Amino acid sequence: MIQSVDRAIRVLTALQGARRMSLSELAERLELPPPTVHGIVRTLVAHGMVVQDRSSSRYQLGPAVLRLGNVYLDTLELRSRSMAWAEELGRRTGFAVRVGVLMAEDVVIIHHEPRPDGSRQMPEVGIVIPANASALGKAMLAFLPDETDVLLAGPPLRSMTGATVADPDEFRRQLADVRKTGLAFECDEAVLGESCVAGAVFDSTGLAVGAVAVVVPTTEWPVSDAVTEAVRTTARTISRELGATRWPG
Amino acid sequence: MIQSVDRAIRVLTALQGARRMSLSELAERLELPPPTVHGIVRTLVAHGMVVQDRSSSRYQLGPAVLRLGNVYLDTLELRSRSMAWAEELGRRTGFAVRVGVLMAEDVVIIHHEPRPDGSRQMPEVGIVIPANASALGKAMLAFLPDETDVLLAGPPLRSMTGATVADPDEFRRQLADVRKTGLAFECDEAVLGESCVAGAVFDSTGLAVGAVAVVVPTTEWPVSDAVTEAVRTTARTISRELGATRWPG
DNA sequence: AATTACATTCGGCATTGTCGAATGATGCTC
DNA sequence: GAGCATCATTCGACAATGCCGAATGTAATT
Repeated sequence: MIQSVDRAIRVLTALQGARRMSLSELAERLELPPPTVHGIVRTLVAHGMVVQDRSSSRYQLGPAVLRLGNVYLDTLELRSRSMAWAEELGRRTGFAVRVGVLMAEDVVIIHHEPRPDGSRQMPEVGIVIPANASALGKAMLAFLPDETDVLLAGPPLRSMTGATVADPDEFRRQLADVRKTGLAFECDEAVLGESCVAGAVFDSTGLAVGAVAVVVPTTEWPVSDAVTEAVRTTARTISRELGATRWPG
Repeated sequence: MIQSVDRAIRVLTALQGARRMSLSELAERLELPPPTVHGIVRTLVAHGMVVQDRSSSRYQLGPAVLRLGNVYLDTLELRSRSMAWAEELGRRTGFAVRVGVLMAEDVVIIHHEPRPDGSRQMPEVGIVIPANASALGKAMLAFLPDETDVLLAGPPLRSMTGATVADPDEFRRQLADVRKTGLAFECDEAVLGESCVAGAVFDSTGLAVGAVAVVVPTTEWPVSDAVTEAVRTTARTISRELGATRWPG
C-alpha cells in the first residue's frame, strides 16, 4: 500500500464525509501535519479532484470526481444490462427499482428507476446504504464466495433504525434463507417507512455481482407473491444476460 | 506535486479513457515500469476506486468513484440552487436544460433537466464537453478572471464538428459578445443537430461559477427572443440566489 | 495597530517508494 | 499433455522522494 496514495484517498474520503474542510481540519482528521496534507491536497487540486473555495479557502470535492463516477457507470456491464429490465420491473409492480453493487460493507446504488406514478423523485444513483441493513446488501452478502461473514467478524452490525437486524445469529439465518430462495427482504431496516425485496444477480463466474430490488412503502408491506415473483424473474433474467448458468432455487 | 499521488490520478484518468486495461497496458500508457503501476493500482483497489475483474484480471474503475461523484453533487450549492429554476426553464421553453461547471478546458454537466415532452432521455450528469465547443463553456470562459485565453494560448481549439469555431480571433470576438450580453450560443459545434443558448451564473465574489443552457434541436434554430430571455432571466435569478450583486448587460 | 489563526513555502533528513530481477500464474501451441 | 510465452505479482537494495519542523506570508478579529 503506497503511503501517499493511501493518504490522498483518505483526504477524498474525509471530504466525502464533511463536505467542506479547512486544511487544518483535514490535518487533524487524518492525524498528519498540515504541510503534509497540503502537499497531497495541492496535487488533488491540480487534477480537479478537489477545489478550493477562494473566499473561505476551504477545500471540497471537485468536478473531476463526477466525471470519474459517470465513466464508472458507463463501464459497468451490469448497469447496461439491467436498465431495460429494471424499467419493466417498475412498470409491472408500480414500485421504484434499485440496482446496486457491493463495496466493502456497503451497497452503492448504480441504477434507480423512479416509481412509475410520475411523482418527482430524487435520483438515488451513487448513494450508499449499509449492506447489513438493506435487502440489496443481504442478497449479495449471502453469496460471497469466501464464506464471508466479514461483517459479523468485525464490529457489531451498524444499526440504522430500530428494525435493523442486530443479532449476528439472526443475521446468519436470514442469509441462509437468501441462499435457498435467492431473494432477500428488508422492512424498515435502513429507512423507516421503506421496505424492499431484492434478488441477487450473478455473472458467468457464478459470483453475485449485484442485486436488484423493488422499493415498497411499508404501508403496502408485505407485498403480493406476484411482486416477489417479478423480482425473482428480473434477477434471474439479468443474470442470464450476464452469462450466469445457474440461479438459486 | 506529489509524484505518487499524481501517478495514481493518471491511472484513474487512463481507466477513464479506456474503460478496462491490463496492468501492462496501463504501464505502457503511463510510461512506467509495471511493478510501479502495480503498487499504485493495489492501493486504489484497496479503497474500491478501482476493481480488478477476476476472470480477465484487467482493471477498471470501482464503485468508490461513483460515491465520490454523488457527494460532490450534494456539496455543490450551484446545483441545489439551480434545480428548481432549471425545471421552470424547461417547462417554459419546452427544451432540455443543462447546468455545467468549468473543469480545466472542459465543461462538466452537473444537472440535466430532460425535455418535458416525456420522451425517454439518458441522464447527462457527469458528461464532459470541450469548453470551446459549447455555449456553456463560452459563457464561463468569457468571464474568467485572469483575462484568460488559456485555451487560446495552448494547442489549437479542439474541433468536434465542422461547425466548431477554430479561429482564435473569431473565438475572442464571440467571448467579447458574451461579456456584453451574458449569453453564449452554440449551433452544431459540439454535436450535430444540437444547438444551445447559455447564460453565465455568478456567485457573491463576482466569478462565473457555472452556466445554464437550453438544448435545442438545430431544426428549431434560431430560437425565439422569448427563449433567450428566459435563459437570461434564469441565469440572473440563480446568480442572485448565490449572492451575486451584478449581472452583465 | 496588534494579535491570532491559518494557509503556504522551504529545505535537510530519513523514510518511502521505485524499479530491476525473480517468481508465480495462466493460457496457448505443437 | 509437456513446453513455451505472456502477463501479473512479489522481493529487496538503493537513492530519490516526499515528510514535516520551522519560517514566512496572508487575512480576519479585537
